[in-house]
Amino acid sequence: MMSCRPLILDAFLPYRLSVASNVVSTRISNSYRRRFGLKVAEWRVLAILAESARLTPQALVGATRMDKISISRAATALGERGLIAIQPNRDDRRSHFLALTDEGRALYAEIVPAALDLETRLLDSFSAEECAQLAALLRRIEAAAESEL
Amino acid sequence: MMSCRPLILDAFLPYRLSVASNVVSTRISNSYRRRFGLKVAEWRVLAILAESARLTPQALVGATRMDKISISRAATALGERGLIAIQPNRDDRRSHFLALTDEGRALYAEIVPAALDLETRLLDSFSAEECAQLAALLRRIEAAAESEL
DNA sequence: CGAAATTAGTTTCATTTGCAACTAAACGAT
DNA sequence: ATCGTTTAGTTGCAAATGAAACTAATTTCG
Repeated sequence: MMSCRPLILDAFLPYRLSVASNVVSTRISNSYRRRFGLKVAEWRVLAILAESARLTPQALVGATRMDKISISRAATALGERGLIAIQPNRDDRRSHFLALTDEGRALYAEIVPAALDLETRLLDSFSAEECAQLAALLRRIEAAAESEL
Repeated sequence: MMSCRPLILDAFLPYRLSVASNVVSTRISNSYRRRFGLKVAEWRVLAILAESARLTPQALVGATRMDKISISRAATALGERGLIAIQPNRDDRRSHFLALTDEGRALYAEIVPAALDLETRLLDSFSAEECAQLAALLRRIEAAAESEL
């Protein structure tokens, strides 16, 4: 026993993935918070709502991979800042729709260039092909981690 | 304005990275906790100590990219379970050495196959080349995120 | 129909995390 | 040596997170 393959933490994929993600998301979250007063969860909800006219919290859960508690809290925060508005849902009164206000749309428009710029700087040294590769590999890892028991 | 490039959250690299990392690390952390009663931070400290006879908390910070508070707490938890022992550091009495006990070593030996197995299952559909590519791309992202302001 | 089970969303509470203050030892300059 | 500064590590407190309980509306099915 124990003379299987050695485990080098530094070369262990889950570790590498976690470290890379932490470094990136710390940087991003500082930037969003400092410049726009948003947490990452709030930014995500904003971004998804900007893509789709209006959505229920439930639909946001599906679109963002965040849990419903985080969605609820992010929506509350965005609502208090007047960035999103709540519309009643006549088909199911347990629920409601969330949609960007003009203000929310304006803030979003302000953030997009900054976000894209940040992504560009992160991927500075990457060719278009490498970017595509990375995205594809990440999606596969994600799928694998989700599917296996 | 605003007609720069559209931003699709789903294709935004920081988002993809974060989602992939969260899915993987949730799975792993459940598995470690359930099977061995360890949190990820504790597992990392255990793994690094298994690679290097003994280390100061300071050295662990360098080796794991965790901050000193997390190291301190992980070490306390491992110490209470008798998995690591504290040795005085005569050269600098503010500090001390941490080293695995026999028990710690035994637990580590038990975890390694499980960890490697998990990594293997995660990378099941990846060729050796793709694995290497992914690791390399992650390291580059990490470096880029660290270096830029 | 109407009681039981399900689903949407929020709230409460316990745990986890992260920053800032703290203690103690070492360094460095006079 | 002695005083100010820096460094190692821990702790205390406040904010963030997550699980489970809760409310309210909806569906299911006897």
